[in-house]
Amino acid sequence: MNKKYKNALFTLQNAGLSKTPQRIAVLTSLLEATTPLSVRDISQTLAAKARIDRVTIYRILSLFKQHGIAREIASSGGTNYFEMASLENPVHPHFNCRNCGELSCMEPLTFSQSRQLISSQEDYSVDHIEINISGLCAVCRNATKLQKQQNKQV
Amino acid sequence: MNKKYKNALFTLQNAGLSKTPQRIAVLTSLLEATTPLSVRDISQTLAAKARIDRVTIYRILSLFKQHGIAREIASSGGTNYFEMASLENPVHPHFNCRNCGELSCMEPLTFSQSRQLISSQEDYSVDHIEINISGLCAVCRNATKLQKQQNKQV
DNA sequence: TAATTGTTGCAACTCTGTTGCATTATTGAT
DNA sequence: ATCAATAATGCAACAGAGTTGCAACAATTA
Ligand SMILES: [Mn+2]
Ligand SMILES: [Mn+2]
Ligand SMILES: [Zn+2]
Ligand SMILES: [Zn+2]
Repeated sequence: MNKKYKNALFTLQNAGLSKTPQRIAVLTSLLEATTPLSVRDISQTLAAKARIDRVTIYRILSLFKQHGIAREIASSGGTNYFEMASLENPVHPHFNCRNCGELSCMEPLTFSQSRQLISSQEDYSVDHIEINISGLCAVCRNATKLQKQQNKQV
Repeated sequence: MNKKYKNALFTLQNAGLSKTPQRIAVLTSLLEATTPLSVRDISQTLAAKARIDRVTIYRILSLFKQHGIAREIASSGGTNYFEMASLENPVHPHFNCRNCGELSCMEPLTFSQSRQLISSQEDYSVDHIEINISGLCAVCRNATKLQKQQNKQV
């Protein structure tokens, strides 16, 4: 509890972000979570302690993403989830249950390893595996390069 | 053109689905597409020929998914995309440009292979790689099993 | 033809996520 | 500690994706 709180304070300090109660609360939620959280999850978790507007949560998570503190996970349900991003918690696959909707973290294996692992466990039933890579496509990458060059010339 | 239309007819026939103009139109769109399409994409594409309600498109795509004809791809933008699913077009990674939003298909490689391929091409800039696996978690799998057993006993 | 069944279109709705703006809190200097 | 400058929050209103109920319509079958 208190340890997570201190961790939250340190993380904000380290990123040069102001330590508002809202940011500390959201960060503490992410640190305490065992699965990725949706904005709704965070909102409900924090509702007991303080009433933080969901817009604020969105803005805080967006900020955390920009600073590499948190990472966003898309789900086909339309809701996005967030989890802590760090060297100790590298990018990894997630398992999304079609029935209860739970999103859980998996070991950071490769695609084929994950598939093998999952099929070897009788308990799971895999419908679909998806790899999504995001970044800049060739066109946009070049456009950005050109812009930078032009800015230098001006 | 006509070839895609015939392919659409055959696919519906093969799945035992009635060949309505709306289903043929949506299926033809998917067959002609070079990238996964959103409901909005399909709606706009078909707007010239016929006015199909977006609810109908949702229902048709949901049906296609159930019959393994189409596959859904989640994107962090909140919009989901659809593409043909078949043995010739197996599950594969997708690249989502953060700038122009385009979603393009990648070769069906493993996670690590995709990462290597992408980093070896100067043009691309990768922000984030994500693997999402969906299906039934251990709890729901067991619950389903129990239900089936109980149904047999009744 | 008439009854049955399945499909579509429309309206209304829920939910996620975003934006503009006024209010309030944090920070850093005095 | 006080104050001004700046940053963050809350509120309201909004846009867009996706869903549901229901009536109208189309296809099938008797
Ligand atoms: Mn995770
Ligand atoms: Mn694809
Ligand atoms: Zn489950
Ligand atoms: Zn692009």
